[in-house]
Amino acid sequence: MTQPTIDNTRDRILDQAERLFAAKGFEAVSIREITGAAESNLAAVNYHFGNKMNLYFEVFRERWLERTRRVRENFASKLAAVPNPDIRQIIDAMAQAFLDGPLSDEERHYHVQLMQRELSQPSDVLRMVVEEVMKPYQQQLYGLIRPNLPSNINEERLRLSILGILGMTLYFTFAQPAVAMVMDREYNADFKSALIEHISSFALKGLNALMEEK
Amino acid sequence: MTQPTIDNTRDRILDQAERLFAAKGFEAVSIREITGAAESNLAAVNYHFGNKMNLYFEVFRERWLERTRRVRENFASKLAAVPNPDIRQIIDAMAQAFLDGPLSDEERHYHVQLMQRELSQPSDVLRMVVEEVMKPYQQQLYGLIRPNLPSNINEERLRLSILGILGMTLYFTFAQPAVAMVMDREYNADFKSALIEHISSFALKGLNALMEEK
DNA sequence: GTCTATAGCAGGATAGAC
DNA sequence: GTCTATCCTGCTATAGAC
Repeated sequence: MTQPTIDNTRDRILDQAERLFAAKGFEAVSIREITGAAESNLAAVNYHFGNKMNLYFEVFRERWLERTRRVRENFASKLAAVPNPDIRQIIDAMAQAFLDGPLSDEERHYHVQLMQRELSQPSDVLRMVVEEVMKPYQQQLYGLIRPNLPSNINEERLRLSILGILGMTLYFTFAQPAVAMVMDREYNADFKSALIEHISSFALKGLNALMEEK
Repeated sequence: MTQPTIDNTRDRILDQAERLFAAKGFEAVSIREITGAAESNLAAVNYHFGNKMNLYFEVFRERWLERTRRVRENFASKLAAVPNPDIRQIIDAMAQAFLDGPLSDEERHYHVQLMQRELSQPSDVLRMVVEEVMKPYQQQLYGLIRPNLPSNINEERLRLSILGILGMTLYFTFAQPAVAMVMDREYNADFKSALIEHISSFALKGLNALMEEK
């Protein structure tokens, strides 16, 4: 009894499309290149996804979003182990979930490259990214950190701080080649843990600053 | 007596090429689009720059680099007014030179978009950006900040801090559309000064952290 | 669901008149 | 230095056989 075979072609196309879109951007990648890398036929993209733009969209819907879910679950489970997490524990959990969590280095790289490309250009995909990921995540972090700070802090400054920390983390990931050149260091496991350590202690101090100002 | 006319066509092409490359990326822009916007002939790009790739390169050489020079001069002149600048003064001067210095909002936007596109992809242009701008600038900041810190700090952490501050600043600029959406605020002059204030105080605290850890 | 073949078009680049 | 005309390649997308 033959099971209906899982649609491998579609998956392979999504895999390769993600990799190539991340590396080169939407316009710089051709359907030929994707189907070539996926070892499928040229017409397969149009058969499975309708057109190139929709393939791009599906990369975000089916791969990118799913990945953020895994990161956030990892973050949640790290926090679940601590009853009333303080700021350091929250930041640590966040930095670790992202930089040393469920994603492979390769996945993280694709993930951030894709995000970075979208962030700078408003489109329907960006709207989805902002509404379904950035806003809820920022909201969650805000809710976690807020109780650890005095009641009279500047709320907007806290929200900016959260965004800035995410931005710095993003930057260190997408600008990897440049960072490695400037630091004159290989971007290996050692360097990565130095980064996590750095981001989390830098961010902690930055957040603490909110306590001192009025 | 007719002066040899300044080569306006070439300049107009550079202007438009920068604007379009920044907005859409290299591959997404056609020569036709550039020459159309520059109100010149289709063949002008090839006449003046040889080919499309070289036009892109010249945008960096003739426009982008020149702009970083202006920002750094602004930074230097701000610092020249202070004999022995402390960390806060250095960071303030840096944030202001970049976010509120010689560049118009439009110029800054192009500038950062172009840089961001390059940072994530190693190419000859990236090498130029790193060698001629990022390394020297990081070096200069290091030299300025270092004397304000105790002798036993972690040098690499200081260098990472400098990079991270630049990264955060970059992020707030290139991710402008997303940041505005998440913060639910218009990206106007008010917001920009809140950003400068934020980045500079956040960074100051982060740097001070270096003093406390061994 | 996979393939070939091809329509139809947009792109970079160049030749050559002016 | 500017223009028109054109070459040629490579692209997306689809029709239709299998």
